[in-house]
Amino acid sequence: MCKGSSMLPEKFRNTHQRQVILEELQSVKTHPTADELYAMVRQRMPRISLATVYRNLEWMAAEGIVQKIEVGGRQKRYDGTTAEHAHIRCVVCGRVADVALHQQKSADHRIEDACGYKVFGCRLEFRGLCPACQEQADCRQAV
Amino acid sequence: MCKGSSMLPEKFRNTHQRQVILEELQSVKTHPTADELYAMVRQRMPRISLATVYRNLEWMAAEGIVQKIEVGGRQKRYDGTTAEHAHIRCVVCGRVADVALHQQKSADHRIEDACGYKVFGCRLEFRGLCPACQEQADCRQAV
DNA sequence: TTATTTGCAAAAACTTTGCTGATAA
DNA sequence: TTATCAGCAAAGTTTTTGCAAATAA
Repeated sequence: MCKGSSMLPEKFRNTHQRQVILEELQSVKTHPTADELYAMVRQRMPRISLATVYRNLEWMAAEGIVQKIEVGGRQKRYDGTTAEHAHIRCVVCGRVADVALHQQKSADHRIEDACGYKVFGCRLEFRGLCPACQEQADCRQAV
Repeated sequence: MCKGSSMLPEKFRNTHQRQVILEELQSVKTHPTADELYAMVRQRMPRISLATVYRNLEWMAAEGIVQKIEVGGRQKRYDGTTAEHAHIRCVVCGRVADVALHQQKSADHRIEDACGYKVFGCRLEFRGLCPACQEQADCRQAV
C-alpha cells in the first residue's frame, strides 16, 4: 500500500502546500504537533491555513506517507518517516527520540501466540530520562 | 510511589464520587473513555458531573491508581489496572484486549543501551485482527 | 472547623467542516 | 475544463477551570 518513498502518489494532486508540509515534516526529527508544523510551513507560505495543515497531515497519514503519533500529551504529533520504530519521551524535559525496533518480527509472533490476534504492527512509547537530564539529576521529582 | 492496591491513599479524602468512579472503572475490562465512564457512574450517582469524573481520573492516574491510555482514537481511555501490559486493538471491529508483557525488564535494558535514556516504563499498542474477525476474514480491506 | 472536593457553567484547547474561490492536470 | 484543493470562518469535540456550596476528617 505504501511505497516507502517520500514522493506523493501520482493519482492525487501534488499541490505546493502538500509538498511543503511534507518537506518540513521530513526535515526535522522532533515529531512536531500540527500547530508547530503550521508555524514552520508558514515561514515559507505565510498564507497557508491551519486547516490545510490538518487536512494534509490526515490525508498523508491515511496514505501511509507519514505517521500520526497519538501517544502521550494533549496534542497529536506527526512523524515524517514510516519505518516502524518506537519513541521515547523524557519525563523531565519532554524531548522525544526515536528507538529502532530490531526485534519486531519475533515480538509480533510472541504477541500472536499470547492473545490470538493476528498482528499487523505496533505503536510504542517509552518513558524515561534523557542523557542531559540524567546529568542534572538532583532531588527533582520526576514528572 | 504506587502501592499496587485498589484502595485510595489515606492522605486524601475518600469521597463517594471517587470511590464509585474507581469501582466502575475496575469493574470492566473495556478501557472506557471519560464519558463512557461518566455514563456508568451516573447510573449510581445521577448528580455527578463530567468534570468530577475528569478530575478524579486525572488525579488517580497521577497517583498511579489507574492508567491513562493515550493511544489511537480521538478520546483518551482509562484502564483500572496499573500492572504493566500492552493493548492490542482489532483493526476491523475496534475491540481492545490486554497483552501481558513478561519480557519488560530485558526490553527496558535493550532500549537503554540503544538510546541512552534511562527507561521508566512504556506504553504499547498493537494493531491486529482479533480471532473473531480472522474467522470472517474475506476480501474485506483492513482499516 | 476547615481545607478539600463537588457541581455547574463557562472557557479553553484542539480538530474538523462548509463554502467559495483558486488551481493542477 | 473541471474535479480537487486551499483559505477562511464557524462549529464541533474533548478537556479544563473558576467559583460558590457541600463535605470528609
